[in-house]
Amino acid sequence: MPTSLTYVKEVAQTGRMPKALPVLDTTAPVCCAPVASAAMTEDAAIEVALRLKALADPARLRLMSLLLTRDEVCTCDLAPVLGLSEATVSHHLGQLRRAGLVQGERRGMNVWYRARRESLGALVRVLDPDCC
Amino acid sequence: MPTSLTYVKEVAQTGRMPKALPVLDTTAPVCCAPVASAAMTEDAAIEVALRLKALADPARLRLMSLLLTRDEVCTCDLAPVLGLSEATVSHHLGQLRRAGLVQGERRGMNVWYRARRESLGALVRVLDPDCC
DNA sequence: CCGGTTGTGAGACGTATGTCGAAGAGGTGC
DNA sequence: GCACCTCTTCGACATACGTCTCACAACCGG
Repeated sequence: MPTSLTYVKEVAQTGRMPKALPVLDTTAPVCCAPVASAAMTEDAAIEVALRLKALADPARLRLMSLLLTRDEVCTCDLAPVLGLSEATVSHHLGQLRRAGLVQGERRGMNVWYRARRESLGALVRVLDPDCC
Repeated sequence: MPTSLTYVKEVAQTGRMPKALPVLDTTAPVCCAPVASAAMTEDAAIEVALRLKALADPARLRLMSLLLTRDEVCTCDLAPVLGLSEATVSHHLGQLRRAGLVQGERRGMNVWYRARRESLGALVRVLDPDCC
């Protein structure tokens, strides 16, 4: 995952965090040692933080919850439930999609989203203090 | 947890999220139904999101990881490891402390921090898609 | 009491985030 | 082709966040 390295380098050079979300592929389930197993490296931390940021918002948590309980949901149904504009919901779904936590598929005029349980599961396993 | 309700009300009235972190006690381990068990309510989502936000930062993940692996660490040792100023590390530890994920105890001139595994465990259980 | 050390708080600064309305892209059906 | 519907992208705006420096609080050793 080369982009991660350039990000780390940028941090080292400027001494600051640049943009919050470095542009790197986070669609695959996170894969690194559990947080409690050993001191985390900088880029492992970034890998996990990117996915956590995607989840750390009430609207997105509710979206994930809806998708997890309902198997497949059309975007148009979500905005009313959350009380947000369609644009905002689309924005949140995009965040979740880029984090690999959901996937959407266009069928006709609608886009159907479903949760990627394995991605959420991988994230949870990394964070579990009792795992490994 | 009364503050949570006022927050929800404010959201309902203004139609917007106010400050990202409503002032409410998050030091106790999160306690709500698993995200996959049923559609999450607004304030359950806020409860979880507050704790996730506290975790969703590379520096804080590394701090948690260090504390989880080393049982007890003095603040002064952390800044060099993370390559951040002491003030910044203190800021991050404060975030984690307010989220109930760590606890600090002053002994002499130093403050010793330790991870609260049960809080992280509770958070992980809520998020686990395979739980319940 | 006073200098020295460690940790937190306050203020400032640049950037990211969440939200919306409006415009565009993708698709249907006539 | 054209009107229409659904979803995403764009631009703008207010606010939150991460970082620093500097100042203060807590504590020790004389």
